[in-house]
Amino acid sequence: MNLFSEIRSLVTGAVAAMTDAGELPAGLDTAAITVEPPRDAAHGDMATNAAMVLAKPAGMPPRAIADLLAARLAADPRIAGVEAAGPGFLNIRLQPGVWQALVPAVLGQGADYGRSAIGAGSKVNVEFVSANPTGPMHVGHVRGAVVGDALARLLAFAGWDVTREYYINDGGAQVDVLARSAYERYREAHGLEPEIREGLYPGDYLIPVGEALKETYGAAFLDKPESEWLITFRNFASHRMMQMIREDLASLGVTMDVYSSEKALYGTGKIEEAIETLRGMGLIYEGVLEPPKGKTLEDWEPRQQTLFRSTAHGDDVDRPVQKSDGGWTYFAPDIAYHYDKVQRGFDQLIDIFGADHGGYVKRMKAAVAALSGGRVPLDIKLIQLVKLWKNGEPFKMSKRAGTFVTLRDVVEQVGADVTRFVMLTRKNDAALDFDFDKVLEQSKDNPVFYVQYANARINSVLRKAAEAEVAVDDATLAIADVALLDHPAELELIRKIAEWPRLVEIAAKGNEPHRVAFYLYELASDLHSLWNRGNDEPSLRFVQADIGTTQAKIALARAVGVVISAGLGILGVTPVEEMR
RNA sequence: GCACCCGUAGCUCAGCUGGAUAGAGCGCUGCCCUCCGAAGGCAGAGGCCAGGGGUUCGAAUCCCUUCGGGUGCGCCA
Repeated sequence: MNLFSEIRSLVTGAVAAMTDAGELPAGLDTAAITVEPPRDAAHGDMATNAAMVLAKPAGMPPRAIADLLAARLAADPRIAGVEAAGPGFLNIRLQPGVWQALVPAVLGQGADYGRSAIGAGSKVNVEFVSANPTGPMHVGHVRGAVVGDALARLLAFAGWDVTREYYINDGGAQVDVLARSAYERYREAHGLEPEIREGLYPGDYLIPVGEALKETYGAAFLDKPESEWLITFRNFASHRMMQMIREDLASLGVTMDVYSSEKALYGTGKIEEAIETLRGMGLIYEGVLEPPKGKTLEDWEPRQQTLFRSTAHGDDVDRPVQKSDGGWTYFAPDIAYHYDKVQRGFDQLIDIFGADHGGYVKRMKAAVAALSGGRVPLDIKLIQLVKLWKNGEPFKMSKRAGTFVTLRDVVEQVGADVTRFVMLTRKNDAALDFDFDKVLEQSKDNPVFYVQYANARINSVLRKAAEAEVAVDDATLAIADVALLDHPAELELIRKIAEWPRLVEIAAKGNEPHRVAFYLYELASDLHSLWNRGNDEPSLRFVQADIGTTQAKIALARAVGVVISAGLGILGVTPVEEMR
């Protein structure tokens, strides 16, 4: 039920009929034809660029095509009027009944209204968070977690087969640091003085890990050389950290489908296989990199390394995959991991990275392009910083000062719903201000509140009607006489509802969940506007003396509520029934 | 030095992948509560879309370039 795509079909159908009738040459490409809501309401309900798009390939002036097309469109019973305007736009007005019929259609589809099939069941993997398993999640991770999860929900709603995945960076040196840090806490649990040297993780969250180690291994590793306990402690501690991270994510409402381990790639031949595959393509070679110009690197010396020819796929320089000691660089397991995702049959990969990893994008895309033979697109979303504010002042985080804000802190202070919504009020590549006070403010400039308030008002009016003994269940509302919804303000609200399926498709195609949040704000605004017009024009109030009229108006309100719930669902936010 | 992201109203930001006279919130000015929730709504002022070229029927959007801000740049992930 997407009115815009329905009318677009009408337009392309009319173009085909014109071709058959010899009014247009055969073989025209209609892909670029759009049907959109016009920016200016004076331009009707919908506008199409068909005549302008076809003018050049058809070798005809746009206005000539527009006039012919207008005549054909006007014959459709859904169309109230068509006129050519501007450089060749066709402005289309629909019969009010077409708009009104949308209300029962929305109520009939309920939560499925707006669901799309454009994903066509295509398999997409969304990798996000992927924080090192060395400590609790902090605010820096929250935005990536929310954006990734909302994107996954959005894509699923638009017809993709979505897998949410977390890549555990448990293969590098930082998990050894974790193990040594945990060892000190283990000693502490035995009553010894811990030596938290520079470079170890000082956080209190390792104290219970130390105690758990004592419980499990007793005193067996006290005063033993590192070589005897490192692997054991590393596994134990990183496992515990991942448990904590899963709980953190769960408190935000985020659940992963797959956790992949970097460590698990070692020793299985996976890395070797990926590199050999690239070598078979002639993309691996031994060479020496030039030092970066304009940047002074002390102790730079030319070094023979094993390099990936990423420049063959758009990168700026080739990248090393092996260290001079023969070990893999961090890039090598990442290549293997993405190769694994390709081999698991995904049609599309999405990575959510912090903006500080921007320099990594080209090489990763190059690797995926090479290993998938160009078949699997990789989209990398960079998440910009979140700036924290408190009491109108920037809130600076410091590990040492103990003002380190964890995901838990945020969720406990403002709640998961508010956190999630606010994190989606900017596009991913723009920095975002998060003010602990403002996000809880109950006012119009707080979009979370504003949208929830709209939903609460809808529920309020439903309760009101029910108290007046008016049946307002969806089945009854769906057969209300919607022809009574003939006021321009009501039709305008319906038009906004009609945009929802279109918005879902646009947002999903661009991997841009923030669009949903902005749309919801606009929809809420339109509802508030209509609501308040009831102050001056009593005939616009939702509850009327006449039951039939009341049901028609409440059907409209309810349809808005359906869309708000669906939209909030994509954001992972629970709609509220009532403001307190 | 190179690469990527960003530059839109006084401030914070949208702008439907190239469409018509560029939008919203805050702030400012003026209105609206015997009225379903005023925790709101309506109206007004405010713009060289950083600057300059180009592509075409048409550019905030695509390309080139300059300026300004951020991020990153070989054995750390």
